[in-house]
Amino acid sequence: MFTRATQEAHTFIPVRNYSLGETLTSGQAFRWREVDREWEGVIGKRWVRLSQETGAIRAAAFETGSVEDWSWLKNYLQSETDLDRVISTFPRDQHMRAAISACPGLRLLKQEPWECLASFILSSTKQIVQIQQIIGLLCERFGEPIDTPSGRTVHTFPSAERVAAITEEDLRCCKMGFRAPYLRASAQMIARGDLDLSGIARLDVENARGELMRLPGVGRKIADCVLLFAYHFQEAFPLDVWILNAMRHLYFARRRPSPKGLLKFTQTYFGPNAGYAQQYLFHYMRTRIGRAKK
DNA sequence: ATCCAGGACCACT
DNA sequence: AGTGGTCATGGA
Repeated sequence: MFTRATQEAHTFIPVRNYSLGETLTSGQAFRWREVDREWEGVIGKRWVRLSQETGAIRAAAFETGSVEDWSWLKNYLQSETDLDRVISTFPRDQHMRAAISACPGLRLLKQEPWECLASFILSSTKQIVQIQQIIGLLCERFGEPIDTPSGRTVHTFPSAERVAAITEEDLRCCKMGFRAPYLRASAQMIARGDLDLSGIARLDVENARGELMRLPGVGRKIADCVLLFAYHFQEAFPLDVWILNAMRHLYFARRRPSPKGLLKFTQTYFGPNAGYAQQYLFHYMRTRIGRAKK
């Protein structure tokens, strides 16, 4: 009986103006961890290690068979997106300028829809470190094990079918609290085929958002996260507490426009890549401004 | 100890 | 169409 060798494959992905660190810590993906100046994570069924070089990202993947086609990784990293062209569409006010210069090379990843959706269902009123912890527990307990070169075992993100079969009690053991029934019921709708995640890519943004919001635990904000981070609807603009405070603080100097009014403002003001601009503001506020909000 | 976190949902006006 | 309370858990 032959077992196909599991082996580590390497490549260099040429990049320009790309910061792995800013990108992987900006609150869009939650499974990356920094180990000795390298980044380790799981994409689909592959364990991956990335590191920043000048002009390239060095990548190692660990899987059965040989790896010759790296398009799955380039697609995830969006390494071929012309970031300068995206940024050129941002408004040129002082706050955007500050955010852009504070987070050079920050990118939007292109994530798998189910993992992205489930992750953000688990994100509500949680800090990013806690979201990472919850997702880590969920994967460790219910994902499929993957070998790594170091001998450490990591796990895939459990599929919708798998999550649908987990009891609410077992989900709550992953510390997700009141989000457990939301995650479970959403997984069941997807597993049953009541909602087709792959079909959402073909819809216009309003219908795509409407589809996602049929899922329990998915409102406007989480839907916009999935629209932006998994489907790349560039006009999706996740309006969370950080962005809300940023907008009020930076653009509306303590007048207090309603969230609805703010959303309308963002759609015209931030241009065709509003969601991308939002990610810069979010990361900028969260890492550089910190408590200076309000 | 008190407040708050990449919210959604329900019951109220 | 807009408010307020509630949900679970752990940082700050």
